[in-house]
Amino acid sequence: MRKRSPKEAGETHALLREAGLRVTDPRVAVVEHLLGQTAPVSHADLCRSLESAGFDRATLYRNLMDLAQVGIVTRTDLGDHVWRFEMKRREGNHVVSHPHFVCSDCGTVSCLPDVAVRIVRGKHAPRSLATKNVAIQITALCDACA
Amino acid sequence: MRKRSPKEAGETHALLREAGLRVTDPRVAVVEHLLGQTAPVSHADLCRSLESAGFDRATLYRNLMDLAQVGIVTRTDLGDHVWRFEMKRREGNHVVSHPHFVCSDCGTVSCLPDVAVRIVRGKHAPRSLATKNVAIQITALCDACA
DNA sequence: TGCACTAATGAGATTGAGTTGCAATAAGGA
DNA sequence: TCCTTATTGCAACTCAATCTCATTAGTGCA
Ligand SMILES: [Mn+2]
Ligand SMILES: [Mn+2]
Ligand SMILES: [Zn+2]
Ligand SMILES: [Zn+2]
Repeated sequence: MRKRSPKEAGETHALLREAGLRVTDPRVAVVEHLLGQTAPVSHADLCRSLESAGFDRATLYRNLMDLAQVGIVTRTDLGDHVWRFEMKRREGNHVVSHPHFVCSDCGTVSCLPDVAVRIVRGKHAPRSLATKNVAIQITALCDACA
Repeated sequence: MRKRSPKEAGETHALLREAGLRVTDPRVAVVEHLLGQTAPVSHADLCRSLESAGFDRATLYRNLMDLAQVGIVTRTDLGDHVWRFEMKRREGNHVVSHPHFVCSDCGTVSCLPDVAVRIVRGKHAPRSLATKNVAIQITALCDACA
């Protein structure tokens, strides 16, 4: 695992405390790991990545759920029946989101931070689609499988 | 269950035979049920709907999988960790698809046949996003929960 | 700095949707 | 009508997700 700077450690500490969560070794490890990822990770992924630290899988599971509960991470199923977790990123004080992509053939998951989606609503579409609070999930063939 | 016309029965029969599947009571019931739905249904939904017919849940399960296998239905997870099945609809001889919607609060699932999605690709987006073979899944608040 | 309170942990047990094995049945072709 | 084998019904199994509970340890406060 990447060594973290004192500044980063302080930020993680503050993040957890502000959410009302205690600062424990497993919890810090989970947050720091998620911060280092560029795609959402599953509980199984996380257990594998932090294996050497010796945390219990139930502990990692509950930390993911707790972090999702307080809104620090998202918990989503990208269409392949696997729960995946990802840090919510902020710009200033509002959360920025991006579409997610899953290859319908090989199953590869990736974030699409540079893809914009314009939704053209029809008569019967939910009104909320006009807002920004919309999560987009795209399934298609990746370049390797196309 | 809705009574089916002789014509509809004949169409279901042909659909199955052309796919290389035998025409059995449970299988016909599954197809006819799916044809009558306006939103994708889960295996549990289907078992409940066809309860009075007394089919075994493994039989219904395998029929859903078989129908997905031969391309008569789709099998997708709309973001809530539930597999759902839906007839593929055709216009002429090509399949038409539509985005799907799940309310992030109440979990309601619905089809958005009248919503168009324009994907604006950035530098690192998969090339396949330029094609039509893309499944779109949207999560937001429904009108009732907003 | 020590104490009390309770959140969090670790190990194990439990749940249930999803899936499979197998013998009996029945659809479809000859 | 008979043969082949896809399909069914039922029970059993799998494994990720979830929970139980005794123990540990983070925090607020004296
Ligand atoms: Mn992402
Ligand atoms: Mn649909
Ligand atoms: Zn792929
Ligand atoms: Zn809703």
